[in-house]
Amino acid sequence: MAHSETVDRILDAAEILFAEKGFSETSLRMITSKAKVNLAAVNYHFGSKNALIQAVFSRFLGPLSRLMEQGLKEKGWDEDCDKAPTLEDILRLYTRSLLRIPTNHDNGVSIFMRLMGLAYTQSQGHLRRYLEQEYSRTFRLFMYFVKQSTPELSTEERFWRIQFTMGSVAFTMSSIQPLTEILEDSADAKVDPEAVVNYLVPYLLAGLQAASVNSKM
Amino acid sequence: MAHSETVDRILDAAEILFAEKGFSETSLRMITSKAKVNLAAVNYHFGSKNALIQAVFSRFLGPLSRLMEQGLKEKGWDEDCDKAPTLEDILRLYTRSLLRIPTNHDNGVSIFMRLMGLAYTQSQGHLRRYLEQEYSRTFRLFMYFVKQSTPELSTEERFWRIQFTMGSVAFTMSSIQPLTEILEDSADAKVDPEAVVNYLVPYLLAGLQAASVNSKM
DNA sequence: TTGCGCATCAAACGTATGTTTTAAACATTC
DNA sequence: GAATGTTTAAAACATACGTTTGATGCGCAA
Repeated sequence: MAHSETVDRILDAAEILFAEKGFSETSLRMITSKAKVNLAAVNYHFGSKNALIQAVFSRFLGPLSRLMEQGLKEKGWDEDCDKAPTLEDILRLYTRSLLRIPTNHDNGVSIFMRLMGLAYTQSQGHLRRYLEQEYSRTFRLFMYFVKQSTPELSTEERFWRIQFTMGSVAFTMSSIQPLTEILEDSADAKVDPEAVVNYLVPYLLAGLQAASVNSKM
Repeated sequence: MAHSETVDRILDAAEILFAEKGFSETSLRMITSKAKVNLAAVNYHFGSKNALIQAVFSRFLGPLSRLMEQGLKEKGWDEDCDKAPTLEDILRLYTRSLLRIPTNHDNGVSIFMRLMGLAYTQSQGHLRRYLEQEYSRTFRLFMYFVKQSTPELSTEERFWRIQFTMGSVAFTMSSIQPLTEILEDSADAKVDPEAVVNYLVPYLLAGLQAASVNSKM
């Protein structure tokens, strides 16, 4: 599948519709008619609908994982560096990378975040498997740093706190559009993901650093 | 739609399949064959698939909102009580109510939580509308108490923090089953929602009570 | 110009969906 | 025992889906 005008148009239309409606609720006919290409083009270029879903994610996640690893390298942070990053350092680095994903249109970032939320919640087995095997390295690095900076937590409690954290991010971002509309009480609300992230980081930080349940007694 | 054996069998099968696969991914034929009833029974008793989905939620949410409001009454907490509850009081009360929903089978609570997660993420417009109009009272009460106990937050920051909080809960609960399996690294892991909630409350509490972004400077 | 490979197109394929219909059995109540 | 409301059964409905096909057009190298 080489780079072509049609391929991009399909991906553009697909990512918007998937983010709006979900994967099962978006038909190939919706996608191709929005993209103004022939119905058969999807199966011709991608092979199947599932492969298209994966391609939509790859277009985001390739640059994103590169951004994250490059950020780590610039700071000189890795498994055995002399000056380990704080938890806030890590959260800032990862969220900032999120905000800098290159996209085609204005709402690109919130679309991507909504997609990630859907990927986790919607039980698309093939997607989950694909993401895990393709981007496990980046994720493991994050886990490693969290572990370094929260040594007082038990493995189990840390595990759950990381889940809570991912939950906040995934869920919030997946509904950032309707939520912003509720807040501003107007339909044409301009979403500013950066502002939300500024609220998000202190919240997550406090949660991750809260006194351990076990150490209480 | 009166109470009947068939109705319950349909609801039982539906809630399990919906939680497993999602709404769109579950067909009426899957449900009726699992419930061992005739295909036409769903449309006879409920009218439509969407109405069935709503009925599945009602069976949980009716008792739940009653549990919550009853808990508030027992403590004497309402809009103008003399001794206002702390944030921890509120979180404990609501999470404890969650854990006490009456269900038919062992995994009832985690099934319900998974369903709530799906309801929020999967963009089933009709469901969202139904839930908002049906259970807005209970939700507004929660919002009110959070506001009372976090007076230092701006309306906007409090709004987002509540979203983060709901995100942690919804997301974690919606994937509590696979997550527990990952943690225990065994397929027959016994899920204990109560333990997870014990980890969850301090995390949420710390996040909600974190120093405000604006007060920093 | 001829031939080849790729892209596009309309059309059809087979399957699955939610819903409706008809009929016959069953239970319960007055 | 007639009447009413439930349940089953089997079939068909119309529609939508993902996918495949075969013809057509296009650009480019031989």
